[in-house]
Amino acid sequence: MPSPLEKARRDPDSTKARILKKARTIFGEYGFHGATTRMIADEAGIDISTLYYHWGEKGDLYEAVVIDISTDLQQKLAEVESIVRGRPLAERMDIAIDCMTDYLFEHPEISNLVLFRYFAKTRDESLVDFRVPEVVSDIARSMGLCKDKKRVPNIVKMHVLAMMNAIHSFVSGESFFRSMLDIQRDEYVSMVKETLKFILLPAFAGPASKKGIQD
Amino acid sequence: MPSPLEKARRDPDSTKARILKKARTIFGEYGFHGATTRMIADEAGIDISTLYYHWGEKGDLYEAVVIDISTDLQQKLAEVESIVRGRPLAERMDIAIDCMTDYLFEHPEISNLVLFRYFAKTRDESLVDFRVPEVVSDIARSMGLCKDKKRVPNIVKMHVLAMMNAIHSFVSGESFFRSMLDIQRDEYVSMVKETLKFILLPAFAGPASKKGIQD
DNA sequence: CTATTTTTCCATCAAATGATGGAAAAATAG
DNA sequence: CTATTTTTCCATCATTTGATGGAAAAATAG
Repeated sequence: MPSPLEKARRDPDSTKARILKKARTIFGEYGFHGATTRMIADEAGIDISTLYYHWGEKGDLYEAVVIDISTDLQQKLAEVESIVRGRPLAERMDIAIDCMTDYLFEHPEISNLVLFRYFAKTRDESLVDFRVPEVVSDIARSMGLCKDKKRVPNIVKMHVLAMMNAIHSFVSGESFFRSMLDIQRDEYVSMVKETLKFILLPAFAGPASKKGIQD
Repeated sequence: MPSPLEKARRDPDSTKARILKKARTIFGEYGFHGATTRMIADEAGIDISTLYYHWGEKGDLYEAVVIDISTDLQQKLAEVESIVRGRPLAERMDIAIDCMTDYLFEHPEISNLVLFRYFAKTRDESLVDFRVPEVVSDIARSMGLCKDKKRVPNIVKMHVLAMMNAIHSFVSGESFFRSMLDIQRDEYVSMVKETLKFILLPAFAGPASKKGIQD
């Protein structure tokens, strides 16, 4: 039998799916403790008990949200990989930065929730797996930073984490940073891309870098 | 008359200061909503009403914490600047990365709280200033990325934000990332430094960079 | 030592929040 | 159409959590 999450992903117009969608943004904005089930129910335009009927307790809903965004992220990464496959490294990174930045700015709750899970403790610690290790290895391989997905050296994992953190930080910090820079959203987005390339391309695809596979 | 925060900073052994110290770590770990006044009071070994006696309502304590870490951070930056002043850019960055990384790993609640303020909404929005703009401009000038502290171009601010985010992310994400890499703390710290230099030095101090002042 | 002020804690409150039972309503099956 | 299942909502509960009053204790002043 399908899990509640599978049902919701299968039928995006269902009430279940609508609750999940709102839960993503509310949990993303306020974190686990900052978000209340009432806020989510209100946003979804339903009674709070309907939320509990569909998703069980708050922690279960949160878990579903985490798995949901994790799945989306993996799908997007696979999509990007199929686009950049075969191209030279500098081009791969250039395209990947553009794609992932656009995607995450369209779904900022993904970056928010990823960062929340990295950094914030939860009073009741029920750790969802989150599949970060796989994601990191996937990126390492598709960016051609290592030969074998199975054996990614730690330093390469760190490089991938640095890239991911850089994007997530700029996406999640948008309101804070933009008010500081006093610019519009689209200008901010293109400035983020520019900055990411300024920082990342010289290190990974610049003239002094190894420009390819290492393990 | 001195504010509660000034009193606490003046007398680090006082109960007031002890509460503030615990509040830093608890707010840093759990965020504003995840932290409870009872958790902080318990950690400080005092009754909850003593906490309220010294600091007033929860939001006021949080505000004090934010200003406290912001002050510490500015002091540390000034200290680092005095160390690197006059040296060539690559050396400046190398030393600054080492110093700031060590410092923030000693006080990870600073990185945690900075990121929380960047990313997380608070149900009651009482924004503390946080002095990020000044900090960014200070760093831009002390790293020699611009001539005039007063007129820092937006793209330079973005570069500084990218650097700061990179360090804070690795510090705050320690437990998550370290369990992924399966390494000890000291190895993680040195790997963070290595990675930061790998990413940042080519962009800012590499052969292709402008190696100096721009405005 | 005595009076005053400051500090601490116990008991308690009010509001917010997670959660549920059960009736009504809507959808589905036959 | 009727019976059954699924879904929704109202009312309500128990716990957590922010917050306070007031008495006791400790520190300070005179």
